[in-house]
Amino acid sequence: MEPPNGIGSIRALGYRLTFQREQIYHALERLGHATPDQVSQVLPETAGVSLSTIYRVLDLLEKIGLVHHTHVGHNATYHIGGYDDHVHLVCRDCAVIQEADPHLLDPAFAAMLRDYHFAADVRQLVIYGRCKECAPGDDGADSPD
Amino acid sequence: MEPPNGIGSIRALGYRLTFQREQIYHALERLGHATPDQVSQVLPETAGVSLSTIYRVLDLLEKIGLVHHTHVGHNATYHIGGYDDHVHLVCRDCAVIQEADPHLLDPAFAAMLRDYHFAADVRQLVIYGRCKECAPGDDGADSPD
DNA sequence: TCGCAGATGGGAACTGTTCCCATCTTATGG
DNA sequence: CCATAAGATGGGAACAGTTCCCATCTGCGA
Repeated sequence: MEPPNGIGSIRALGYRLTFQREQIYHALERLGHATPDQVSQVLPETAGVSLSTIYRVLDLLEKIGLVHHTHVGHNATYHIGGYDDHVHLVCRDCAVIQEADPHLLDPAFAAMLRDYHFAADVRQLVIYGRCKECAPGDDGADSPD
Repeated sequence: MEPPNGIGSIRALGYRLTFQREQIYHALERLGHATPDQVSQVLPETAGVSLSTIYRVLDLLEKIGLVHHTHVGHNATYHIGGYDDHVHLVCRDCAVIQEADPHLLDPAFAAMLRDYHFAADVRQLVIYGRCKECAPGDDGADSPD
């Protein structure tokens, strides 16, 4: 659905291709998942992209479908791609974000539509829990927070 | 697991039962789901509970398991009870929060544990989507955002 | 009733995000 | 190749939600 040039397609949509927009897009590509602040931090001095611009550009990129964002805890977290939907699994211990196949939730979402008439949107979904590395042994100890 | 007196059990845990703690707890009981700010707004003048205290008390109540919170968009949203787990269904149009049976997700969560070794925590789960009232007709029109 | 550990009020400080506007840049037409 | 105008950026002010600090106050055990 996206041309392989990613950010390049911005021109076809009537937006200008600026240095900053490229930098931000590519930074996000490298990071995978990142908050606006994290994007800011990985941009080299030479880029000199202001935070305002990062917010503005990420917003624009989302509007045109090149990126998506979800709220992880207190922060907006962006990632490339609006097409390859995935669920975010956020480890509450190490904060690492994994991506999971959204189809795992199809039955649950179907049940929600049936039982509650609620049309869930998988693209916004963030699931908190504990990843493999942070899990206690298989003795299933539970120590919430 | 909870004595029926709710906030009363705070004494047994070594915390003082203050006027403010009662007010906050009961406000949350009435509201169902509420942000600290919403709690503040429903407390009568006579209560005069400062926002600092509301944050502090909600935090305490969560620590001792009387309430739970999740992040809905940009806001921390609290609700009574750590025992009757439920999933939050947040309508992105009208912002109403429904509660759904968490067992709907058991199969999906089991699959996540199996496929990703990720132990999901249903108590933190917030699902965005569109509720019955805000849904377009059954022609399934999709207008994201 | 007294005393003190613990709780509160309220305002300062902090963080993430949005807004504003003067300045600068991209893309177009000459 | 340059001028131009619409569009984009920088940076700081403004905002909202939340945390922190400390002087003052209060619940509750002695």
